[in-house]
Amino acid sequence: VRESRTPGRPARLSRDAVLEAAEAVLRQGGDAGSLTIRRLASELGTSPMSLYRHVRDKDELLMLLLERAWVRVPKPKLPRDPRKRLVALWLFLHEALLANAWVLDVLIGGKLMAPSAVWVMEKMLEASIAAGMTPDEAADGYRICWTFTIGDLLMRRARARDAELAQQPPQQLQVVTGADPGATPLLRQLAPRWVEARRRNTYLTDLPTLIEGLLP
Amino acid sequence: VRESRTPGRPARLSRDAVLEAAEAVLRQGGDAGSLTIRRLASELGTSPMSLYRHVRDKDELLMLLLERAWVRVPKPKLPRDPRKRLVALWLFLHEALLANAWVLDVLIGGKLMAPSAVWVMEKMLEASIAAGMTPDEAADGYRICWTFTIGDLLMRRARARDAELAQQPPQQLQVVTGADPGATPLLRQLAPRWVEARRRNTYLTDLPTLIEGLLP
DNA sequence: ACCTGAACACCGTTCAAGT
DNA sequence: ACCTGAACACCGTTCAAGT
Repeated sequence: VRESRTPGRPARLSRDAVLEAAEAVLRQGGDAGSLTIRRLASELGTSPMSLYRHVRDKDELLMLLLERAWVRVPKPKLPRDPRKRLVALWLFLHEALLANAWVLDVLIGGKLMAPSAVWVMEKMLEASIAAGMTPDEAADGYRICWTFTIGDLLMRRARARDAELAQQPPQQLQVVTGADPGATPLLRQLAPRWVEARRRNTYLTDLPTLIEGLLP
Repeated sequence: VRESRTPGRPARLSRDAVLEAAEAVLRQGGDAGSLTIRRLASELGTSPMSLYRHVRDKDELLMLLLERAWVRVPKPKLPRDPRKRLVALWLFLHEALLANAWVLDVLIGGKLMAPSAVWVMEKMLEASIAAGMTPDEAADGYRICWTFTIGDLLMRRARARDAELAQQPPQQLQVVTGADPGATPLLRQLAPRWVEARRRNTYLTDLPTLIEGLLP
């Protein structure tokens, strides 16, 4: 898929044009499922196959989009205190991923990260060590937080879907509150807290709790 | 989708037969993507549409399968010490989910849990409180661990796919090791640990670390 | 060199008809 | 009552052909 520019026919499409159109689709569509090769082609007024001249396949398209989305995210101002800095970095990353919800689908599909995301990793490791962790602890801590963050995004979307297509109380809560009360007193006692947690961005409190526990 | 049994034609199919065939497909297929209505029908020697008499749609099919899979998992022997018990419960749950890899797809799709999974929740909350947490802390801790567990399963599968279709060093590592060494010294320093972590079941060490940090 | 149409091998699901 | 075939509205992608 080389971009050769030699006589023949003037190129109507370009890789950039394809990517921009894809971004437009994603902006209105929401999740990555709404971006299909065929939809994109029709948006561009061409045949599906013309896209394959500018992009190897759908996987590559998504990877390129991930990269572009990430580059556009403005880097945040960071606090001096290393503990606060570490928390701030994770909240920043979480918010960036949340703003581009479709990214989760790319991550799920096996593309684990964008090349330009390395600086956040580096800064997180640096802050962890400055806060008193050994390098190995920092590496483990990073993995734990990243895993937690991905999990949070996943649960969040699952909940959003659940709420979307069902007016009735969501399935998860039905299970919790519908359980045999004698057998599960704690579940029953904590049901209100579960309900409340669904309305809140729990990441904002959970991530600090998590990090507090990991730091010495 | 009521199972009425009145004269007419003898039923060749039953809900149970459908579910059993689906389980057979999943046992050999791996992830939930391999279970399609059409595939299942051909395995049963019928038309795709005949399944819809026994199951509302594919979502309901997956939910029923999730329930059945969970019921079959044998309950583990649990240690007396509450801290150890809490860890054991999570390792148990993680392993059960790992053994039925396709379950992740159901969870991703928005079905957040099976009704019969409540007893594990209850036991976890109980162990958390016995280990010194307040009920509210126990609820938050449960959420954090569950989110982490889901994230772990997701990352695990993403890595498996990455390794499967590419002999070359996986994309994630390429990114980490290929980064500008001057800009990211810590990343570079910790690269070996990343490589090593990919070969290990990191959940076995990460989850205890996580819980240790959450407990008072 | 660049674009296209037809086709392949799939999906889940609806609808009207067959036995 | 139970099952089916044809059809609808989709996918990503290959292949041979058109300009």
